[in-house]
Amino acid sequence: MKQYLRDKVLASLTLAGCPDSVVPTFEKPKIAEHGDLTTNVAMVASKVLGVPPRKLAQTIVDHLDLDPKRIAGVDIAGPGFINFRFTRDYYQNALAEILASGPSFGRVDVGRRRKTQVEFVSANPTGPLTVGHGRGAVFGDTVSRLLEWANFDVTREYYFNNAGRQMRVLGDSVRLRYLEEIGVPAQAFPEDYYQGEYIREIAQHLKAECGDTLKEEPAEGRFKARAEEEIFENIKGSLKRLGVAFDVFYNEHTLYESGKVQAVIDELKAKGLAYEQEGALWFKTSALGLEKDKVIVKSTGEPTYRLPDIAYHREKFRRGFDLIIDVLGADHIATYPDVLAAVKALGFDDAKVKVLIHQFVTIVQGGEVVKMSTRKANYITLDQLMDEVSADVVRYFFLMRGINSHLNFDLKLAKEQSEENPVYYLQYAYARIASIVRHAGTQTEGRNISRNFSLLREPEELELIKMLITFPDVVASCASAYEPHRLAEYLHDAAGRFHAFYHAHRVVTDDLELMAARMGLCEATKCVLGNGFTILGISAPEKM
RNA sequence: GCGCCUGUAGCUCAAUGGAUAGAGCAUUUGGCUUCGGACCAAAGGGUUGGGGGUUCAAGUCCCUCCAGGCGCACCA
Repeated sequence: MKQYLRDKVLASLTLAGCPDSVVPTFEKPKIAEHGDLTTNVAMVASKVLGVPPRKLAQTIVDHLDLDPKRIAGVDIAGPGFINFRFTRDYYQNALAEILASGPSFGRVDVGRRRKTQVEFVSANPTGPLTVGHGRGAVFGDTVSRLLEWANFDVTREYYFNNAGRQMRVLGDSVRLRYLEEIGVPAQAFPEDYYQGEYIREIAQHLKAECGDTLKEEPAEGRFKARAEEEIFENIKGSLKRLGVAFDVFYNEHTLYESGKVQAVIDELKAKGLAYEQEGALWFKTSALGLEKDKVIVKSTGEPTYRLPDIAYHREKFRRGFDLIIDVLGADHIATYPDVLAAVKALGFDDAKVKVLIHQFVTIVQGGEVVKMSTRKANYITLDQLMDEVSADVVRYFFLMRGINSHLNFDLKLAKEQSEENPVYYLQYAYARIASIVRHAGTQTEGRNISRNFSLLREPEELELIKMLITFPDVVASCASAYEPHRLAEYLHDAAGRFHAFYHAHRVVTDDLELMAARMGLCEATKCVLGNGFTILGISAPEKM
């Protein structure tokens, strides 16, 4: 419909003497009285043509040649908006299209099978996932689902590092707890070691299996290996519980083994973008418009995180991704400009990299803010959160908000609030329809009643249909903007329209033709809600 | 000190530069002998942190000030 109106308005603009540079855009007005689609083109073009907006709008409307079967009316309103109203026929026909498309209604081709990678979570295996990781996990996963519905070819990837100093400290943390468990006097547990209770549990598992035979075992042997194994299992378990699955787990270490890290060093040196000073190797970011140079290889010979990050992103390009999405927490905000500068310097198009940064989740417990730190173990884990409220609630809670907002989460209230949680509002609408369908089935058994959607002419019915048919547009715009929270809001509105319809009109009545038409409307609503739930990754209950 | 994010109803948050700034919770008032009341209908509640500017049009863009969060390592 947008395309149809665009063509018509464009033709009219040309007749009015408007240059091609002006392209009309259409949007759905917020207020229903303003029609079904509106364009501001008269206001945009008025300056170019030197004609007052309302007068230009009138000229455009006068030249329009519209199909009365689809367009019921055109108005000029406010400072010069042109508002279009669709015919009832148009809506009634659209309902049939929804039912015909069924589980694929809402699939749109924005992506054209573009090869896309979404990298998210990427936590190193040093401890359980926190609520903050949960936000990134839910967001990254849902963006992936959205992009798939918009016909992008998506790979979900988790990047991790199980080497280096942090893992040595992790292994030694387990070793010290183990020595405590078997009663061997050991040094005091250092403050900057991993304090979490899970360390002691891992130590206890080792004791149960090996007794005290690991007394002389080095930290980097069984202790580290076991810690990594158990923690990764725990992380994967949390993700699975949340409905998040990855296609690729990419180990940073392979970048070293395959010489790809060294290759980056060589290339940067060859381009004169790396130099040695005070025993360290520096990346000349100042030559690329950034503030100051950064160390990429320490004087000890160890690389900083920056270097493998660059090598990793270079790999992403070499693996053929056309769109590279990095989902990061706000604490990593400073890390990506260097990486982007580097991939650009290495000859890749940095515009293909889209960095999406989500702000922190602030946990409030009993009115006090809990500072999160894996090392100090005073965090709330994702599992603890999911023990309190269901995965559906967790997902929806994170998805309701834009990622730029710092959101507060009062754990104490989480459970009580979940009783009133908006996710139930959506699921209730779905379950209610399922119930109506069950009930209606008993009334229509053995009869063959045709559906005549022209019987749907009550305001609540038409409002609901209008809502439903915009679903593909919503998917397209949410995918393009990487903003799942707008889909959550849309589904909430759609559920609201359904509840309003339900209260105003009976579906199951003695008028079998009307009943058949309303059943069609119910099924179309169920279809849109169900498809939306699939994208958000929440369940679609037939009963609650 | 520098960079990024934020400041909208009592609380938690929405609002591709568009028309009358919207939801949920909380408060108040109505609505079930019929398809699920985890629902519906309605009311109150706002100088969009302050001040300038750009624009036909600013919560949205620019400048500045105030307040909060996160960063600013030869940690990741």
